[in-house]
Formats: sequence, C-alpha cells, structure tokens
Amino acid sequence: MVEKCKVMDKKAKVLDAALKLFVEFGFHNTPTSKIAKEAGISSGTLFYFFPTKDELVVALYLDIKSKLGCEITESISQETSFKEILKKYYTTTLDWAKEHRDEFKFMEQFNSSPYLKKIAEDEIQKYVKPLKELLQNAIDEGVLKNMDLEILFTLISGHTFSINQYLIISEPQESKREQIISETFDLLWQMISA
Amino acid sequence: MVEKCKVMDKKAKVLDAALKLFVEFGFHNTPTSKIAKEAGISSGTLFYFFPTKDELVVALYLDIKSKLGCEITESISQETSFKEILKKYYTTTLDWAKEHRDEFKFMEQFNSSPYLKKIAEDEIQKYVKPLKELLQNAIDEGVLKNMDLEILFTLISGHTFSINQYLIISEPQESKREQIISETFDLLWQMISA
DNA sequence: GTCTATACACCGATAGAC
DNA sequence: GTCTATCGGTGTATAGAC
Repeated sequence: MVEKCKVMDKKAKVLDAALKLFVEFGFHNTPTSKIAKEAGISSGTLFYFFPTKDELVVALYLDIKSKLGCEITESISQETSFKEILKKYYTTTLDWAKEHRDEFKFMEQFNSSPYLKKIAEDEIQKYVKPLKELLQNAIDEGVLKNMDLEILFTLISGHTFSINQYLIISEPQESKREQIISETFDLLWQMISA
Repeated sequence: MVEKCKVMDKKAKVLDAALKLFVEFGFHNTPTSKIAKEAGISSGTLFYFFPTKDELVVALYLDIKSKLGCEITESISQETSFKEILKKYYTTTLDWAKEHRDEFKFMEQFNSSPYLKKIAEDEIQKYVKPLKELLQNAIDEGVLKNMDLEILFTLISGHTFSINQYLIISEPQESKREQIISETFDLLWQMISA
C-alpha cells in the first residue's frame, strides 16, 4: 500500500510536470529530460513509469478527461429538471475550465493533433454518452427541438467551448462572469428548446 | 519575371507538401527532409526559401488565412441585407472548409498550439475586423440583440466551427448538407437576432 | 537558385549499478 | 524503484560546389 502510494505520487508528479511544459512549449518542444527535471526525478525513472513519451502524452490526456468527467457527473447528480441539469453541465464545465486552465489548453491541443488517433473511439465516447442519452430523452419528451442528436450535441459543445474561450481571454470579474454564463446559457437554451 | 514565377512556384510546392504532411503526422513528426522530398526539391533549397522550420510553419498559416479571407471578402460583396451577408459568410466558410479540408485541419492544429504566439495580434485581427464592424452596425441598427460584440463574435465563430466539425465527420450528401447548413443558420439567427 | 554532403546538437530510450 | 551514464538515431541547418 505504501509502495502504491509512492508510485502514484511520482506518476502524478510526472503528469503535472508534463502538463505544465506541454502547454507552454508544445509536445515536441518538451523533451522528456525536462519533464523529468521539472518532476524532480531522473530520466530513467520517468521511463520506468511511462515506457514511451507517446504513452505519457496519452496517459495525461486520459487522466484529465476522467477527472473532468467525474466532476461533471458529481455536479449534476442533484438536479432534477432537464433544463437545470443542462445548465449545471454548462456551468460546471466552464468553472472547471477556469480552475484548470492548463488542462483545458492541453485537451484542446491534443484534440486537434494526430495523437487523437491513438485513442480508441469508445474511450472517447465514454465521456459523452451520458449527455447524449440525456439529450435524446429531452427530444423525445418534447423539451428540445426535434433535431438530429449529433447536431444538437455539436451545437451545445461548440457553444460551451467558444464561451469558454471568451471567458479565458477577457477575464471578467466574478460577478460579470456569472452574468455572462447565465445569459449565454439562456441564448443557448433559446436556440435548442422546443 | 520568369525568375519570380519560378520562385513562387517552388515556395508554393513546399507549402503544399508541408500542409499535407503536417496534417497527417503533425508538426514535429514531419522532418524538413520529408517536406523537401515531397515537394521534389532538396533540403538545401527548402532552407533557401524558409530560413527555419518555424518560419515555414508560420508562413503556411498566414498563406492559408489570407486565402480564406480573400474568398470570403469576394463572396459577400454582392449581398445587401445584413442577414444575407451573414449567411453568405456562414456558407462560404463552410464550403471553403469542405473544399480545403487539410487547410482547415491545419489551422485548427495551429490555433491551439504554442505556435500561435508567434503571430502578431494585429495580423490575427486583420481577418476578423471586417466581420466585427458588420456586426457592430447590425447591433446599432437593432437588427441583432444588443450584446457584447466580442461575445457575439465568439458565438458566431463557435457555431460555425462546430457545425463544420459535424459536416466533416458525418459527410452528408450534398442535398442533405445544404439542408443542414440552412437549418443551422436559422438556429444561429434565432439566437442572435433581435 | 539548386544541389550534395555533412556538422553537430539533441532527444528518446536502454543498461546496469545500487 | 531510482539513479547515472551513455548509445544510437534523427533532425535542423550550414558549407560549398555548380
């Protein structure tokens, strides 16, 4: 047990260091030697935990994805009406992105890179399936416009993503921020609700 | 003149080759030697035109940006009403993305990479300024909801971008495609119009 | 302007001691 | 599990002939 904790700790330190450096310099301009140094370990130890650099990159991505997934699942568990659930989805994602700026930036970089091919399709779907099921129900119940599920999903993701970009760049004060989130959710809702 | 044409031709070939390889393998997994080979020239010649690999990457980005900019400027010149202009903006962007898949994929990769820092802010703004002015006018005239210009711009870009992603992945038939574009534009319009 | 040949730095990964 | 030392491969960029 003690052993395992130690392992996780080192692994986590490597992932932390890698995240920080990847976001600043990009995957390729970040040598494993620098990651090891930043993590406070030797190069040999890094490769003991992650057999290749690629595996490290992928592991980091999956780690972040799962953390965000947990956060969202937890936050929506208390809501009941569909609109409230969706709003929670929206706000939680934006809040998480604010508190985990590097993680978001990294995911963005990863998603639009050829690395994405290395991830199995079902691994990707795992995190979006719950939301898609929710949306399908809402369509069936006449809460949302009767449109193609994939388009609907795309619209919501795109909206969330772009408002997130805006919030990151403009850095509004907390009260202003909440207002923007609330108002842009209303706009989204207006677009997709029946 | 003949000299200049020859130069442009070689440069263009390098940019073509680089685009193709970057999209498939990513920036870092594409050595300059392979770019030169794909372009049918020697490594030395490549560095004669582009002093560093970074400059090549940036030049490619600016080249693509400017081509898309031209296309849009041209296409909207004949429209008169604001709604028609915006729709033309929307459809032209999506059509261009369809015909220039690699270019779009590359821009996406570039935009979410640390390379973006290498581009001057005004260089980026150059291409978005015309649209922003248009939007400001529409707000002032009461055609669009009175909201923050930057948010409005973000919303439109995000919408366009995400529908583009959807169209690329789902590859609908031409008639279906046109229907999707038309309907999603209506959704966008519903969201932003006064 | 274009080529060939090559310098030389760097990086990912391994070997082997502890 | 962790370190140090190092190898082999690769990639950017240059030098110099044509």
